[in-house]
Amino acid sequence: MDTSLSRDPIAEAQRNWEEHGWGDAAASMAAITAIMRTQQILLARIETTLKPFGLTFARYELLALLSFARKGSLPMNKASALLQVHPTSITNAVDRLERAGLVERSRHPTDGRTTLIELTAAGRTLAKRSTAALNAGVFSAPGFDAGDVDQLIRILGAFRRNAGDFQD
Amino acid sequence: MDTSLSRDPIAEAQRNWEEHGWGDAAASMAAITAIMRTQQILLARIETTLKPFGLTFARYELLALLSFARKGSLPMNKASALLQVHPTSITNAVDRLERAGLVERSRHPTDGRTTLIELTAAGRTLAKRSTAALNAGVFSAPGFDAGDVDQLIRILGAFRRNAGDFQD
DNA sequence: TATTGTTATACTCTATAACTATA
DNA sequence: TATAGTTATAGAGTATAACAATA
Repeated sequence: MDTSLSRDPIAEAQRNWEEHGWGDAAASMAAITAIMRTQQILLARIETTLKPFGLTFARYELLALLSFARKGSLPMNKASALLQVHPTSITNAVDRLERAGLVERSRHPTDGRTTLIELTAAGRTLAKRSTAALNAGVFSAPGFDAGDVDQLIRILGAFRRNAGDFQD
Repeated sequence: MDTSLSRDPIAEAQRNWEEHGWGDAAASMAAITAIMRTQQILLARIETTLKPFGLTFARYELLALLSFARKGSLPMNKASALLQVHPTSITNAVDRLERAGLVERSRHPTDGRTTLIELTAAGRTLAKRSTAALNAGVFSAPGFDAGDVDQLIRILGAFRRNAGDFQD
């Protein structure tokens, strides 16, 4: 399942788009397809790095989020909003993390409807170790050219703001 | 499940990374997380646009690929290589497209091992109509700032080449 | 012996709808 | 009446392993 092509299939698709009279959308199509493919490559690296820790990316993200929470705990719906995933995805992730002894649920002291999530000691340790592994194995040298990382942050930040991800 | 935050959660994560002594990896982490989120936003738009046609993005990609094939047909393994997905994913997609009457399987004339995929008339029509819908609804105005689309194509092209996606 | 494709199986994440409990 | 979370259920994509057929 690892195949290196002689030519860039996305550049070829862009040419096809132009040939078929969709020149106005061809460049965007190519950029969007490239984002899809880049995400696929990066996700595969991340999941490979996290596998020894028994974590998926979705569960790692929740663990990392909790490790930065000021109070040490976070309501479920806050986690759902910050990670931009469906509440049922949080329920699912917490179920598995709890079964693994990495997080614990507790009642909110004043609002009986909300459930708080909290890292256990084991969860805090694993968050640190897996973050170190990701930084060393993926983030510290992802393979972007010099200066491109800042460009990406700027470009995708503007896109996400336009898409309504956040104000400000 | 649509929540707009007051602040950018990725920028906040980047600050957290820096505060915890991972400054060398913080920017890349932010860029990669932004790619993940951007992909999620774009995929949701694409799937919404394709839903009326009974297509998912994976199946649309196969349909579009076939519509550009010179000979009108493509071996399964060629499709797997070009779309960079596992052979079983192609089998699965072709199964469903075939059941929907959009593609047909046939034997390769000289190599009995390989299966050719071919668009039916209905498949060719649907490929055109769904492509027009995607171009109108997603690709023609995705929400990137002027000039950023070309930057993205350049940056992600370099990344994919570095990752071994293609030579040249 | 290598390649192509299928099958069976399993595991992700995601989403909708119905429901309980609380505000 | 609205909100928070869970449950059940369904569907998607992806992957591994075993296998059949062909080269």
